[in-house]
Amino acid sequence: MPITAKGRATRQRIVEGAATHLRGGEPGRVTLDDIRAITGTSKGQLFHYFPGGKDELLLAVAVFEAGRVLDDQEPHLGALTTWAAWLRWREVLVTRYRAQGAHCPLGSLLAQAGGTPGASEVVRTMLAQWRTHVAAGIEAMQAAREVRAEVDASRTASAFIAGIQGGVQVLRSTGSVEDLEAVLDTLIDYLRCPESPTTC
Amino acid sequence: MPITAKGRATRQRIVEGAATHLRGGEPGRVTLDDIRAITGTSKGQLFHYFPGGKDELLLAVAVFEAGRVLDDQEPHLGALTTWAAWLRWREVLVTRYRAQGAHCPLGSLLAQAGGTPGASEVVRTMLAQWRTHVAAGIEAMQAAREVRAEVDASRTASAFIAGIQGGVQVLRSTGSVEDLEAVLDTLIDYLRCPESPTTC
DNA sequence: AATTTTTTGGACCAGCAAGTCCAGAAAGTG
DNA sequence: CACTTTCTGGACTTGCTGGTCCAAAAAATT
Repeated sequence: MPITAKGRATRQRIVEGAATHLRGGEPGRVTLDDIRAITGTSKGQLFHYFPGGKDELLLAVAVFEAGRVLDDQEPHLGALTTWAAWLRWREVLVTRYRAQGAHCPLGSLLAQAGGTPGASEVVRTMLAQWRTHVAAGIEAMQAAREVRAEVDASRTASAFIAGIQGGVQVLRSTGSVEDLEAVLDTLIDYLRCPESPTTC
Repeated sequence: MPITAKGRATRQRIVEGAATHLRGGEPGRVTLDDIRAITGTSKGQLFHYFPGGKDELLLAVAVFEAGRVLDDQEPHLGALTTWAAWLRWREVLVTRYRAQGAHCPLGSLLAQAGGTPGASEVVRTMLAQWRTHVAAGIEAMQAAREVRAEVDASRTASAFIAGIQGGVQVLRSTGSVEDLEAVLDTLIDYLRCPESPTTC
């Protein structure tokens, strides 16, 4: 059962249209009819390309969005080797979420597809990749003697990921990027601190 | 139109029952029928006490839960005056969320009532109170010369709040409290750092 | 051109969940 | 004890939404 080029294009159109809609709209409820209207398709097509129904469709959107999040930062994430690069990365994140406003693409996804088994799996792997990149950046800075060696790169990377997630979530409630900025700046400051904390 | 004691009790029962259910169940969809069954009430009562329907009911639950979150930590939050107190607070948070598992009470609420105008308002005020408490703790430590004076208490408090939120959200996806622990430890370490970071 | 396969459109169905309504029980009040 | 008001139960309505089905259009294949 080969899929023609036209078919592939339609499928793509559905995924991207649904993603855009999910990103911009009320996270609460997105109906198949919405998606149908936006993407200019019919019920038949929706179920033709996603026999698993809504769950399968949302999962595909989640995969698509997860890729987008990482791709967006890839240029910066891959080269966190100087303080300037870290600050640039910080700026990109803040700017992006400021523009995007109160809607974390994955947050919306997780809100609706959180129940399905695959969705959280997607989020999990994305977070893991993200953390790996940040950890590599910290290690690079340690190799350059810009960050003290006692810092646990992996754990601190986890802190960054959690901080970003939380900052974005606060943004969703308050509409302000202040918290995101605060947590990023604080963590970067932590890396820059020349001495280890006194043990208690 | 006075409300009798019995009426007040029923209303309370509805809110608490709904809260418990929301905390434990699938965050996705909670129906009025679920709530009705759990609290042993009827449709008539639900709409008698919450004329605004589901939205009003969920809002009441959100207020209730927000209060619970703060009350739970009040003993610790109110006295962050020694490192030992900070570590105890950290422990309480981690333990609580570990036990509670993958369900942030407010996360679930926000997922369903996120659209309604009042819900995010509730979350916003709760986060603000929370931040105020943490900021007061940081200032107390600064007064005791345990934290260097250059630290911006308010901003760092924001970082804590964002970090906790993010840690919990990661917990919801991955089921692991590691990230929450990492971000709390890192931020506490930051406070303990005896020297300011080198300016770039 | 004939035929097979994929793609598309939309009518239709079934179930569920929010919300309405009203009658009767319980509880205050004079 | 009469009377008013609040409280409770549950049947019923209404609208929406995911999902099914099938026939026709469009491609691909021979």
